[in-house]
Amino acid sequence: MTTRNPPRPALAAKQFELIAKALADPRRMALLEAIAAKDECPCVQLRQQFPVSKATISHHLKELSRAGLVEARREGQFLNCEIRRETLEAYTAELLRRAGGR
Amino acid sequence: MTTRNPPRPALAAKQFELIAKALADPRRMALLEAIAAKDECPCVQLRQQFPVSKATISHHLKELSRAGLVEARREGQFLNCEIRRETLEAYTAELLRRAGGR
DNA sequence: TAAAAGGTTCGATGGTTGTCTAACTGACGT
DNA sequence: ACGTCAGTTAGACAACCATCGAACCTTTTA
Repeated sequence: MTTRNPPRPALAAKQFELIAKALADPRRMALLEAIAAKDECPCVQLRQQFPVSKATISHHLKELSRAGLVEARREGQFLNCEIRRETLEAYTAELLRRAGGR
Repeated sequence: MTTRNPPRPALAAKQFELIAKALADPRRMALLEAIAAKDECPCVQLRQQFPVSKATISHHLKELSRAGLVEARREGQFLNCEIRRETLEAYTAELLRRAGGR
């Protein structure tokens, strides 16, 4: 009973905050959109689309990962990013629950 | 054709950004939750619930208003705040459309 | 009119953060 | 082993922002 098994696990307060902050920066949001547009997005391709340094890209990807919005897997020397839609959906659900609820 | 008439008007890019930033600050999010919990929330009551100065409350309410998340009406010397759920729903819809789509 | 109370505006300040360059690590091919 | 390319890390800098106290405006009440 301590751990129920809901279809969508509730968002911890801390993660809710991380997600909100991750989504707040326009560039990071644009990166997320680019990642969402593909099933597997190689990081090197992001660098071609966005006029920012690789350090900045790396930083943003780290924040998106911390928030659970993106999963990044190293494959050889490349980094493949994939969006985690479950997290996004959990966030919107929690947002509506907190402030939209009835 | 230039202006369609969807049941929920699309969020302008600028407003989308304003909303995301408004939601990113934990205190502001908490204020929004408190406002959402009532149909009409007198500002003076927020000052009792939150340990921040009235200047800060005023600032946050302005940001929430700018984002369209809250409507504030002066009534006499009081300020009544009401949440605008349509905006919140438009935001979550746009968020899912941009990054959760299919 | 004066005082009190609710909100706003103004500076100032300290902390956060997006961005860069540079140096580093790790993987691949020759 | 070497050079190259992908990404990370560290440090620095500038811009932004949450917060405050103080001064101000407005409404109500005495």
